[in-house]
Amino acid sequence: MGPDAFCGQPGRTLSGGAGGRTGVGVISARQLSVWRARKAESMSAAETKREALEARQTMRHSAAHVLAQAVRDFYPGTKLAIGPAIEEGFYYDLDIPVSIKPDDLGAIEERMRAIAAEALPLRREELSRQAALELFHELEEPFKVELLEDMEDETVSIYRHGDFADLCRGPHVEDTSRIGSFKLLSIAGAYWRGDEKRPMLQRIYGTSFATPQELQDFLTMREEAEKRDHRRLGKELDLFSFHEEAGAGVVFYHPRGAILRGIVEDFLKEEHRKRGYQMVITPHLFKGDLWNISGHLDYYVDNMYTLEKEGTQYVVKPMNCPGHMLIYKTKPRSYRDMPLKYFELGTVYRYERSGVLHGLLRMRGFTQDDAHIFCTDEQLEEQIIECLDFALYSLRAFGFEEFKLYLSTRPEGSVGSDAVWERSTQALADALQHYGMEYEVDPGEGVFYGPKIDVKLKDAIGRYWQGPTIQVDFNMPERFQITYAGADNRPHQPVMIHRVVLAGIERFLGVLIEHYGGALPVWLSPVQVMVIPVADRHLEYALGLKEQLEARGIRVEVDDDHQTVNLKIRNSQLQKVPFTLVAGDREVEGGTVSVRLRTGEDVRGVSLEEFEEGISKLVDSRSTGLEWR
RNA sequence: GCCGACGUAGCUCAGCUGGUAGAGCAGCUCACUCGUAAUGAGCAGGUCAGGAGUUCGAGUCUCCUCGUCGGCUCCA
Repeated sequence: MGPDAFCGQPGRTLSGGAGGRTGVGVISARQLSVWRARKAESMSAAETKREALEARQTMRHSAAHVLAQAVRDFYPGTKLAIGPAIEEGFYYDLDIPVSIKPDDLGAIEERMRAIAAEALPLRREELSRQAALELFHELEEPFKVELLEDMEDETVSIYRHGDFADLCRGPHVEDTSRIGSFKLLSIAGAYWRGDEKRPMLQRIYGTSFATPQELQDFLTMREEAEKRDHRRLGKELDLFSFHEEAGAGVVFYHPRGAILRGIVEDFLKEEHRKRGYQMVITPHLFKGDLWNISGHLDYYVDNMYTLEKEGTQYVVKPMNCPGHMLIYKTKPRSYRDMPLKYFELGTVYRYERSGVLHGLLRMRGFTQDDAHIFCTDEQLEEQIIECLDFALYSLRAFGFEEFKLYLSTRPEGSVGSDAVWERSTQALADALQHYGMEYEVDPGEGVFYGPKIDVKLKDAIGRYWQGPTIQVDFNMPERFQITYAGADNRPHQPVMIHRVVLAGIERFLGVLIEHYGGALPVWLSPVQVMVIPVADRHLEYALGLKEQLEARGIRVEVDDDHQTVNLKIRNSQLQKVPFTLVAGDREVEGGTVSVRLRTGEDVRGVSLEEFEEGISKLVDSRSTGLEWR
């Protein structure tokens, strides 16, 4: 955690997607004093970069002050809440008498430029908390007063420039001209102190960089991210669609999307089988009682789809575990059966509040690659390690290379005894230790029935997405009273691990699409080869190529439109088909193909055998590249 | 759910202060049979998300519902 935010409230990144959030920490007074002390010392080269980052944060934080002043100049009566620097810029939360529109940002920006041009010095003042209270009371800044009331420090600091004063720890730039090349980006609502029961404020997001070039690069980067948006690509590549008539949060896979999903599912089935999992299938709808036993009803009724028939409550399954429990209980189990691993591609439905839905990344209906491992206490750690290994192996197979691991501990209001929580958390920590990867602890972020390990994966443009999760659960075996016969011929209670590998298939596909910007690796491409006959007389040859390639398991289409070669090539490229084969007189004559890659590169006069071998190798190795030769 | 914006042809979008809809691409038809990112011409295509209201008159104004987007909150 670094000095990312200064005004005493946690910041959030300007996220590149719902799953892309990274919490940005709050700096404590203690950390700040360390920071100040260190500033005085001579710095190692390694710290120079960090120092530059801090300078940027300072600049952005000052920009936030200037923003607040600009807004207040336009809308007198605006109350200040908080305005920290965040990973990608800054924001200020304001209570503005009118609601501002995106079109107003330009004018506010102009006003900020005017303030910057004045180069007003930012002056730090230290005063007693009491004096500050009086000051902000007088300034009619209720949010600042509330912040002060909750502070414990005897002395606090304020920063002034011109007639603007803000409660703030700082540090700041020397004067308002030093807030860099900035741009206001968006307006959003934000609850005061992140509490949905408190007033909704207006948050203005902006960003700022030391040079105009850096700002431009940032904006270009945002456009790039927009081009990768899986919702846009899903439409353009004809993979899936959403329908107002069907309701929000559920997806319809088109033929090409279904091929992609099928490939992912085949991968999962095969890998689970290899690792000793047994596939099971459970119904989508069953009695509510089961959810009482599992405890889910208590915690998640509001998020479950329930219905009633003949006086009985039914629930559309939001989880797969109770179903697997029932299967476990169908016969006596022995320690010799352990670990027992049930795997299901289980489609679940959870009611999510309308505002949180986001393409494939946050849905109401989705399919998990869910498994439940029943094992003995002794087997727990090795099973967790195996899960971690499986998860990372799979993500790597799909081309992800960097991960972050998190260990989430006991949350408020959870079930089970301290001893059990202690034991499960320790098992996860030990496994992580043993696996030898660094991880962070997320205090209180565990599930109600147990602690968990979360894996986040980094995509091609540096964003992190929520991926696999591994949860230890001593609680559900207890609630369902499942046992196995030990070597001592006495009943024992198994431990249960809930885990997903790619997690939600839909979400994973969304991440995959964004990671590759739609240009999927050959093995995942719904159409791997597009054959383009130059003229009608080449159609027969083209169909022959298709047949031969299909015999090798390659997915091929022939573009027989009566169109120019150029147009058909263009279409194939836009569809991001990895290989386009153009077939004309020369190819027919020599029995060859000419291969064009979606990168634009092309090679002519290749024998079909050579191409077949090349592409097969790429598929078999799950290569992310197109080096077929 | 909350704050704000938005919803016009399959797609991307235009349509000023209200006067019963327009382009490009896609589609269809015809001609062209073409060599590595758009051949040309013609045709067809919309109850302006849905509903209610104001008005002589609503794509344009008001309200409700559905959906989408940016955030907040939430995510077993």
